[in-house]
Amino acid sequence: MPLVLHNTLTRRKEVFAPLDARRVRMYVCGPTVYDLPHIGNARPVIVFDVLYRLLRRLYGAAHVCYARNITDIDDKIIARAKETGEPIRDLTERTATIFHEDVAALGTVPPDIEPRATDHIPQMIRMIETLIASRHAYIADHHVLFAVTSMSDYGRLSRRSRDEMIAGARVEVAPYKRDPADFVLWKPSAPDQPGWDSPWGRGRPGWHIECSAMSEAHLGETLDIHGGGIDLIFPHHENEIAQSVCAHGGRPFARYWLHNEFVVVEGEKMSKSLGNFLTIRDVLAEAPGEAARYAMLMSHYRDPLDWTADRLTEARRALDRFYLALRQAEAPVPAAGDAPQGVRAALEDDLNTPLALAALHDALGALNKAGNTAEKARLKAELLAGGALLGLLQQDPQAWLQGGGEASEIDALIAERNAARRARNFPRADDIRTRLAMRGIVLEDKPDGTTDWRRAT
RNA sequence: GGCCGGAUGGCAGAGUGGCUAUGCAGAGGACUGCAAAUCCUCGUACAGCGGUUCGAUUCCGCUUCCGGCCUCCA
Repeated sequence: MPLVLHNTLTRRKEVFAPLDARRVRMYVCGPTVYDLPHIGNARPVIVFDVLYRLLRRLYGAAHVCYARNITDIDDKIIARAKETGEPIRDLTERTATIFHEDVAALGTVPPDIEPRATDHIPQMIRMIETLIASRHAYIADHHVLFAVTSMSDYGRLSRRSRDEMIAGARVEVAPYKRDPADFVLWKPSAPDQPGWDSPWGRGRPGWHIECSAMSEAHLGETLDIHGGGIDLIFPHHENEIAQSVCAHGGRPFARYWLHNEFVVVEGEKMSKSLGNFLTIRDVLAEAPGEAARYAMLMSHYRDPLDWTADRLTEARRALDRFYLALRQAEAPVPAAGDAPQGVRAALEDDLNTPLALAALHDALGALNKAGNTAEKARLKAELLAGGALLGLLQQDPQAWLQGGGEASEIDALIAERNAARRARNFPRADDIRTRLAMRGIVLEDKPDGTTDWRRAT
């Protein structure tokens, strides 16, 4: 089965064929580091992590190059630093570190490259110079602006005509723009703002140019896949296309555009004013990162997702079941199994993760029903390989089921209870079990007389 | 106002022009000292109204409702 992906450019599923199967190139818009990453930020990180895992499986890990940028110069960053008094560099470094910790907890593989905007100012300046030279950009009032009318099919990705953009605009148009739809490539910096010397004076880049320059620097002129949240289609991705295509003599920028839908929380859009702004840290305080990841994968990436407490609990329960089966199947694991066919087929059909999870449940049922140890070993390996493709089930089952801590005390109580059971003192045995249950510990007596335990969910 | 999405059983969530996933919750059974876990069985759902069709939840149109973008935003 070929890999099929939904391309925003055509609004259709298309068979994916990379330009060069020995170097599959994917670029995803990463965070602007000025605040704690929220659950909405987690969605593209997880979704494109699954795609990255799948591409590596299909083309070989050495033949996929995934870049996810960090925007560490931006007006929001400047504003935040000014507000709190924290130096900009401290703010961006601190926030980037938190981002890395959070997404690692969500079980994501780090991208091959994580370019930072401030490390690519010369490339941005060069690209802007090229655009000016080819008359796609102009200088006005110390700004450099992209001339939207210089590009005939501007608006193709978002399917918006220039007239529509202007008609819908709710912000005042800066007087120095030749056309209301023109956007900034470079803007001047006040003395108290960060800035770099450029042919147009001391200033800083506009947001859109960063991604164009960084993707060119690391992945070349034409990408296979460009991903991001659906809200970035316009204007960010539209403008990236304009910059890159015009700077590259009309050659295409990205061949497949993938966009994930939004996350709402308990049925409402996240916003600071509503007080339902849910950070990844908030979620990690409630449940393990793997549960959050599972909860995210329960919906298809192109469908809106309602993040609720129930969803997180359901994800946890589902993982309990998987890890229970994995703990029970102590059979030795063969070196490497292949993911269940159903899991692969689902993912290859435009990353249908809910269907892939259903296929993983099928594999779970098969493992639970398996008779002999050889079959158990094979099915366990298959289940683990399927989990690996989704970034799930990779931890030690005991670690998942028992969490950290106090095992020795629980073991002592279990030993006491089993002694009571052997003596057929069931009231005493049940009393111990009840006391453990009140502490959130669930016991499971095995046929051989020993007892396993886990945390209740 | 313009442009996009979406509406599936108690909940979550796939999918399909006729054979109606999967998980959770619920009911019954097997197993167990009793449980837990596991296994077996059970629910016949696709917003409404038209149309196309031998047949539509699936295709088309309209209506209603929900959400997003058009401004920083994943």
